[in-house]
Amino acid sequence: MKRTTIHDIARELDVTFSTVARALNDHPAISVATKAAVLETAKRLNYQQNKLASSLRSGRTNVIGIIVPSLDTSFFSSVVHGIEKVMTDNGYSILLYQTGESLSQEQKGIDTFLQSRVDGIISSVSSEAEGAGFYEQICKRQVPLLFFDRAIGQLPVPSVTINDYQAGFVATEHLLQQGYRRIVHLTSDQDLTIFKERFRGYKAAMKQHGLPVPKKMTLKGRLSLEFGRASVQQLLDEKIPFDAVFAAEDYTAMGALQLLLEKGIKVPEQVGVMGFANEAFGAFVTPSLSTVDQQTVKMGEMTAQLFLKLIGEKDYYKAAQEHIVLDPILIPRASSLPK
Amino acid sequence: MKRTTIHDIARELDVTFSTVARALNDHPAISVATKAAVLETAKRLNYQQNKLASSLRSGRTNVIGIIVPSLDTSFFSSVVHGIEKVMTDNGYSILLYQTGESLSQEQKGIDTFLQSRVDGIISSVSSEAEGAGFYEQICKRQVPLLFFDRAIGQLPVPSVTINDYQAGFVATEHLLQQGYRRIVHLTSDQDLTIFKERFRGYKAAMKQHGLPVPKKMTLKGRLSLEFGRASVQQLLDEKIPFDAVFAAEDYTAMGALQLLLEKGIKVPEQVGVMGFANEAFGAFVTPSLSTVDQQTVKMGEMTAQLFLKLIGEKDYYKAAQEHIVLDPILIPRASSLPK
DNA sequence: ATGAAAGCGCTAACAT
DNA sequence: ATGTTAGCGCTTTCAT
Repeated sequence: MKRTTIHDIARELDVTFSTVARALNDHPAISVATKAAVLETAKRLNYQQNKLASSLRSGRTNVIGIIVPSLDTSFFSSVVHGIEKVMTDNGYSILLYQTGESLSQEQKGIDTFLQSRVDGIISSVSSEAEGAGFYEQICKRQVPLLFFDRAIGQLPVPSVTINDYQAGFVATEHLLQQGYRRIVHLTSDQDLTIFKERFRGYKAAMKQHGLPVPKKMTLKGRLSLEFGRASVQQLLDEKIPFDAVFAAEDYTAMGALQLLLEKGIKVPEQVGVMGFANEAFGAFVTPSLSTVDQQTVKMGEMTAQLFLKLIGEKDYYKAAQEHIVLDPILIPRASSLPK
Repeated sequence: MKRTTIHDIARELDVTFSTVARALNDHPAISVATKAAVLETAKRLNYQQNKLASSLRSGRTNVIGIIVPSLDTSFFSSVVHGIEKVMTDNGYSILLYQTGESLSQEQKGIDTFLQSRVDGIISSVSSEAEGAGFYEQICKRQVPLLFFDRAIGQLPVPSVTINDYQAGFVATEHLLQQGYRRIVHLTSDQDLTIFKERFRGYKAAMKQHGLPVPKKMTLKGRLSLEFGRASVQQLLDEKIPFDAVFAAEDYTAMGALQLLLEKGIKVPEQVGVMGFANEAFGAFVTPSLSTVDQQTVKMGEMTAQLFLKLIGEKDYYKAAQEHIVLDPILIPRASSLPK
């Protein structure tokens, strides 16, 4: 079953295919009658434009590629949700690629996107240090690129992120306000700016209150429920005194919370707990988990909007570098409110 | 900056572009020396194949389209995660489209996919009744189609689903085993088979124990925390006696659980609670929430694998209709274990 | 082992 | 207002 083309429609109506093409593209110089006839025939023959042909010829695909570490994470799936909604409303299609935090996958995804001639790439990188090389390729080819959440700083690429420094700061400041003093920080062993910034915010808040941050008060690992549990266990084993835990991610905070309760330590009375990311479960657990909201859907929407705005300019890479930084929102809940 | 094409490579090496094309496609009749030279030059000139051109000519895009109601749901994002992983490993790219449960969006997504000449469409439909029309179009065009989770029964299309009837049955049976008798069911007002099947399973289990299912024991609404709370409130207001709540979705169960606890009703001692979907929070709340796991990632992987298998056959729609039905996994937790 | 040529289905510049 | 023409960058058949 051959597919209907503009030639088939042209034959039916005894006009040339270029008239049909113009009619379908609502060209001003085509008579109303012809347009109507073409539209009717197109519908009757179930015509569907071949975007491959039109993109090949025109040089525009109206497709953008999105690269994320994994969709199996509420953060990324939520941001992608936001991006997709806005981009679709503006006539774009979305090619999706997951890297699983693997550099070789990231390279493959970029190659695929480039070969598919996407009109742009929106990415949250796996590793800022090592990924710079192939993202530079994208810039060299003048393909519009935009980072969200995780950006490569040394590249002249616009980005939408949240202020992780401020997030770390306000989270810690909140704990300090509540009277906690010996605050432990649980963070990632991944070399990513987002975690370093949260850590920096934590240290700044501590310093501002004249409090020390001994090495033993910061534990690094693969963020997870297990890591949270293991960390608290370790602190207890080593008899390191602490009265609050600020984890760079909610599951880790949850693990810490679980172990504290299991050991009979009262939260928030004896130890306060603070997470990060505002996962759904935080509001439901007992005590409810204080956290920091990252405005995921909004981040996606802003990302798409910035992209659309920049792609509208004559030269994407000549336009002023824009870096949107969203404010984190502190969500104080029972786990850090002893009063 | 014009992009490198096979003509550029050909010119460099003083061969024709068809030799280059063959070399890049690893054609057997090309000498090893030529292949090596072509590959070297391609790399040196940063050649990236133009998939638009090759797809236009060959009739294959190696792209599949995925349609889901929304990515902002752990269920769908998790399934898409599974599909993407397998399809990418097999050389496919993924076009993603969210419908927001809107039929007009669904139609638009399908049109876009058809125009993009995807090699297949994998979909979880918004509305089984009303969507049949445009999905039939896909079949007529002989474009491979596969449903997951939500399928349109009257169409000759393969599918991967879970056994929702059995899921409803085992969930209810479990509650009955625990001694609960007056079991309320909270379900969706959406006209979807998945919910009707869970409901049917619930009724079958009740019947098997010789228990009645009065109309007042089944409440329908937009599944959500609020609906769960409102439902329990309503039951209490109307003084309808019940000793367990089985909700067709976890957030709804969570709402029910919250209100019960707020009213001083002991869970699981006085009332048992059972959810559906195994959302992350269920394991963390107090009491932990019993639920049914839908094997989301596995569903995605199976979906992709079935698709790959079927697309390998000569005639997709002539192949035996295959319907994979996954078993739900009962996850009993504290909210339904009174002993 | 390589070359020549046709054409996939469009867009767009240049006629008329 | 419509027709003519020339590609976009490949794949693929038929030659040599």
